[in-house]
Amino acid sequence: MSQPSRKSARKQRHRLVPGPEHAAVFAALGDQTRLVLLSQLMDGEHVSIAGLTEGSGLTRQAITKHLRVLEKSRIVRCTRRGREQLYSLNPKPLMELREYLDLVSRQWDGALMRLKSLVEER
Amino acid sequence: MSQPSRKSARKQRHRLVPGPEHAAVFAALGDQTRLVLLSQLMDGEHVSIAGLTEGSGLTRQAITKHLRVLEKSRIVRCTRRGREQLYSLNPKPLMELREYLDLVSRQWDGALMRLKSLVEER
DNA sequence: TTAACATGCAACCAAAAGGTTGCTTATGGA
DNA sequence: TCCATAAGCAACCTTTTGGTTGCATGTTAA
Repeated sequence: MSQPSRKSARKQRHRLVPGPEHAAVFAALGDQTRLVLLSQLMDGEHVSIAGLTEGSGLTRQAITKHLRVLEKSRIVRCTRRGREQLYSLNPKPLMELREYLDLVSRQWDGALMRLKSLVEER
Repeated sequence: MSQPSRKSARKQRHRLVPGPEHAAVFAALGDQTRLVLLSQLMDGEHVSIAGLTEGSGLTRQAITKHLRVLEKSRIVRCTRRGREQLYSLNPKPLMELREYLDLVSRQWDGALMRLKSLVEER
């Protein structure tokens, strides 16, 4: 009864929709400098731009741009205190990303059973 | 005894080193088109380039380029069968990525306790 | 009030990314 | 054998990205 043609079946099944927001967050994390910034923020609570620039070997403006990228995908927030701009982390987006990866993994648990023959590692 | 100067303390503590490979994988996932490709591969086992191109609205060559990006960061593998090139997923890199995000989360569980006052969501 | 500090803004630049077109090569099937 | 199909390669184009320099602005602290 109404069996979909084999050709389009692949596209039909409960596909997990990635969504551009996911891509945006991934992209924001897809840069070594920004990952380092995150790791700095991770144990630094609220840090100023100048503070983040310090050991980077880059210009303050470069760091600023990177921070803006992180800010645009909500990974990072900032509040102003006096003359300085303090940045801190926002867990939400990365949490969601991890959820996405979990979904992928789950999807794979199934797929991997099916493959198995060719997988052979690496 | 030997208390490190407050200034450098932030950089000292067990910082989780991101590493360029992480950035590379994140970057590879930082594109809507490629995420869609992945989702296609997720339920399609082994799919040819032409097959992946089909509903994309892009050129075969564009898709090829994207696949090469995914291939370079090991997210995807391909084997040749006759005249077609069959692509399939490689779970490893994404697994590692999830581990990384888990690390981050754990790191945060600590950091969040410390923040708490400003967090207020969003 | 003034000098030093923390940022913001804009212009500019080189390299990388995302796509396209056109042409060649290799395979499989009728 | 010959044609249609699957893919590779190269050149080219436009936009984005990662970075810089120079100058203007707001804040502190002396």
